[in-house]
Amino acid sequence: MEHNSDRCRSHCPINFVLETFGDKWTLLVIRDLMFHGKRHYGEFLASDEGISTNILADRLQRLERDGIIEKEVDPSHRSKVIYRLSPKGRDLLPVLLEITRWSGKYDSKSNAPKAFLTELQKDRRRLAARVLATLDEADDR
Amino acid sequence: MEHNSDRCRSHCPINFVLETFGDKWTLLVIRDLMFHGKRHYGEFLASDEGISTNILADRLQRLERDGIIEKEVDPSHRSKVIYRLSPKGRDLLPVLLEITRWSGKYDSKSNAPKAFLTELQKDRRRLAARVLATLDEADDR
DNA sequence: CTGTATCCTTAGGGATACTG
DNA sequence: CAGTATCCCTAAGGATACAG
Repeated sequence: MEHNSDRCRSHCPINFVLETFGDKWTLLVIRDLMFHGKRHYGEFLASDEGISTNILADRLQRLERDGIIEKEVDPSHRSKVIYRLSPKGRDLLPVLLEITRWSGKYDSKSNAPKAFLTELQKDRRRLAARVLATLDEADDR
Repeated sequence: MEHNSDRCRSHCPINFVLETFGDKWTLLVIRDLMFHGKRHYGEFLASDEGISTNILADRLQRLERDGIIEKEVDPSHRSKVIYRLSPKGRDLLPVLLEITRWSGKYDSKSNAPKAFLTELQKDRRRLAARVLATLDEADDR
């Protein structure tokens, strides 16, 4: 799986993520997968920011193409699809955590749970481990 | 200085950074300030990705408005302007470092210096301290 | 050298109807 | 429920000329 194989403006690592996440929606899908336990199309659609269905479909396709998420048909209910983060996608966790830390510090209206921010500052590794454990657990079901 | 005071889609911390950096250009300016020692309009303009002058002017304004960069007229050469990161802007360093780590891992064509990536993995704090020291040094001049 | 101003094009995205 | 398909529109952005 080749990510961004062609047509990128440069080979700078910062630019690399911009080619994938440089829009207003993609990262929200990752957030929902990572922190909110969402797995189904309709759940993403229901997020606060109100993504529209065509945009969501497009982002899910791109993310799958770039190897960041994986798709699977729900074994119990057919006609339900499950999305989950690939290892490459899970490896974005430190990025999202640093973003959360920065926002928590400078956004006066942030709704991030205090406990989360405190632990983030105190013991980032432990927090990261717990988030990843949650994902593993969900996968086992 | 109030960042994103109105009109944000939600108060989620991930969404907060998207309101500021959710486009293809803003983060490149930060990168240039943080890692490439750029300080002048013309230097940003000359970056590999080829930002156009109206977009650059717009991004510089927004970043200043959001308290992420600061502007100053060059004391030696008048009619030269110096941009620098504010503390709030410098505090984005951990975010950029995690982005660099992730990209370095998954972008086969990344041009990030090997030494940088190795140190990033080995001793992130030391690396961060060095980058910040460079910024301080530049400020003293 | 540091921007503004203008013009123009395109891609991103909202709304909504529809399909398996 | 999980998407496609369409229509339409606006904002983002390229090119370029010009001004202080």
